[in-house]
Amino acid sequence: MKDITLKEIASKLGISITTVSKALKNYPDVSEKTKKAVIELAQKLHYTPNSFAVNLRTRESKTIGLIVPEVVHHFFSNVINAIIDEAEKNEYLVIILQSNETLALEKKQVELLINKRVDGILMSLSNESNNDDHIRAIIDRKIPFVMFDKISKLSKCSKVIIDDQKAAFSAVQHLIDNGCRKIAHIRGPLNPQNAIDRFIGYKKALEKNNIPFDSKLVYACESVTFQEGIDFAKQIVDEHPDVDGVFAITDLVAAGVLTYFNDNKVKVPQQVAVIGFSNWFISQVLTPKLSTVDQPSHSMGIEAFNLLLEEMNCHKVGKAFIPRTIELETTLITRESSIKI
Amino acid sequence: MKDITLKEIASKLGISITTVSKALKNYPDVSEKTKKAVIELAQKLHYTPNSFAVNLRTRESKTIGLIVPEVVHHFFSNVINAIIDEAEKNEYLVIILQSNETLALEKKQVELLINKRVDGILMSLSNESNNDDHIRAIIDRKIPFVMFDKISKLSKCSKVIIDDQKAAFSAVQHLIDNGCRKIAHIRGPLNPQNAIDRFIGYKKALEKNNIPFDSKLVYACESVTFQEGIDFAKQIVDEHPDVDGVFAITDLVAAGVLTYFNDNKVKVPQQVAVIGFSNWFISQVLTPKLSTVDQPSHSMGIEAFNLLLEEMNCHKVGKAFIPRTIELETTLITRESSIKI
DNA sequence: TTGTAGGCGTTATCAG
DNA sequence: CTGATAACGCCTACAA
Repeated sequence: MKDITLKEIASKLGISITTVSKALKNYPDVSEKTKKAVIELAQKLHYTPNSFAVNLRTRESKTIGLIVPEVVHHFFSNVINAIIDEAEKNEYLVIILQSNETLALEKKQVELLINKRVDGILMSLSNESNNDDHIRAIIDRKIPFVMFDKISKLSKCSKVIIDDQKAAFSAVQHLIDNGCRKIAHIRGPLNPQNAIDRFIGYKKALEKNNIPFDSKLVYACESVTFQEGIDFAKQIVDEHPDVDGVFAITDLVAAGVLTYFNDNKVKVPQQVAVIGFSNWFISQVLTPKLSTVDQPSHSMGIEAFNLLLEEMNCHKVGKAFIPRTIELETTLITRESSIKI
Repeated sequence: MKDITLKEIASKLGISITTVSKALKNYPDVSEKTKKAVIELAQKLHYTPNSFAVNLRTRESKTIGLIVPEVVHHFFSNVINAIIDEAEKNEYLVIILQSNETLALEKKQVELLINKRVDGILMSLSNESNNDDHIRAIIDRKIPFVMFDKISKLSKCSKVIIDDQKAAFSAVQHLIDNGCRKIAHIRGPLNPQNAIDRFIGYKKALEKNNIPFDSKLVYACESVTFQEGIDFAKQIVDEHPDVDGVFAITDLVAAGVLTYFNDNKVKVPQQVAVIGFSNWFISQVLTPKLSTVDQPSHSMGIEAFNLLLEEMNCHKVGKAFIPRTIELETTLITRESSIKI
């Protein structure tokens, strides 16, 4: 079953390609009769315009690219979910790629998307990335572009973020309010902005409460995994048996911490209170249920897509677009793992 | 910064478009000198072929479509992960869509992908779908097509599956081996093949062990959610306090069951043993750790893509392709939630 | 060794 | 109201 083209419809009806095209696009200057005949035949033959040809002429593909560090990740899969649905509502399709947290892959993927000539790009940076040349390449080429969650402050593009400092501050303040005085922080890698900001939030909360900062109580993940949570929990217990609170960069790591504590009879929250970040699904099924900070993944996806859409629409008509940054609210969620009293 | 075309390079060098094209494709019949000049200028200008034009000529887009019921789902996100990576290795990009378990959306999305003229389609059916006309449309149009996990037996296409009956049988047999005699089953919806097969596996295991089947012990999920696990656990306890084992269609539901049991002092596994299905990440962090059946999501994605690739390659050269079904092995994983002895 | 011509399928312009 | 023509950018058979 070969593809139907305008040409075929035209020849079957003995009219010109032009007229067929106009009839299908409901141009006013086609007789009702012709229009009807064309539409009927087109339906009968299941005609659909060849998108390759349409792309070539219109110079747009109604497709966007999305690069995330990982797909198997509660937060990102929720963002993806929102983006796909929002894009579909607006008649865009989404090509998804994952950088696996490496700069090399991310660069390659940006190139793939640029060469593919997607209409726009959404992206959350890998742990190794900053305002590197692949990012600047997107911006220089004026390809509509929005970063979300893991962003680089220096890039001149739209962004959708949360206030990581404030959110981390509230998490640590909560531990302090529950009597913690010696709080360890399992932070993310040194490069990503959000790991830096959460760390700063942690420090600020200590400072505000006159608790001396001790760099020995800060442990840095390399890959932010469950296993690292387990390993650092052990280190914390071994090196600082008097730690009474742990703030982990994300719930997955906190889950590792809880697992180690449970398996080794460290009482949570009585002996050590634990709080995570992001409000992953697992946080509510852990024992004890994990306190955390809710990060609005779904609205982040929606906002990011809509910012991109706005920019794509400007781009199409050659209008200038001024990048914006949208900051979304987070919510402290207190559960069993941190309530000592 | 507008796009560079062959035409521009040609005019800057004062030669023909054809020669530029040939030079870039390293044709033998271009002088070394010209070739060098062309390649240098192309690099300097960051020339990349316009993929819209290439698509139109070659009639392929190096893009495939992937439809899953849900993206926020441990099993599917693992499959997606594998497919994206495998596709990228083979220079294909992946457009992802989610049916949200509805037939209507799935139909629309199939249409979108067909109109987009993707080179192939990978799909896991929604709970409402069978060998419906949208599926037949794909096959009739000879679009390379592979179904995985949630398939329809009647469709004439390649498939990648597990033996759900056998896997479910082994899970229930395991419960029986651990002393369970009154085993409830929280099954999936009535339509999907895998829910049916797991149910059959459950029945067969009972039969094999001379345990009478009681339809009142079977509860059917509508949407296969965590909350349904909680709700059915309550029902089970209320209606059949002597149930001593529960086999849930998937770990997410089993997590709900454990949560309800934990919150209501039902001892697992002593009073009721619980086993799930799929080996989600959560299964290892639940308390007690959840027994389950490992379903090879990653290799399922890889196999599915490679089957599709094979079919796409045949399709390209007009060679016939005979659909195949690949069945992957599952593994029983026993953890705390089911070991009574 | 280089270039001309035609076509992939669609759409916009302009003339009839 | 209809249609011829050109163009989007690339590729390839064929001619020079």
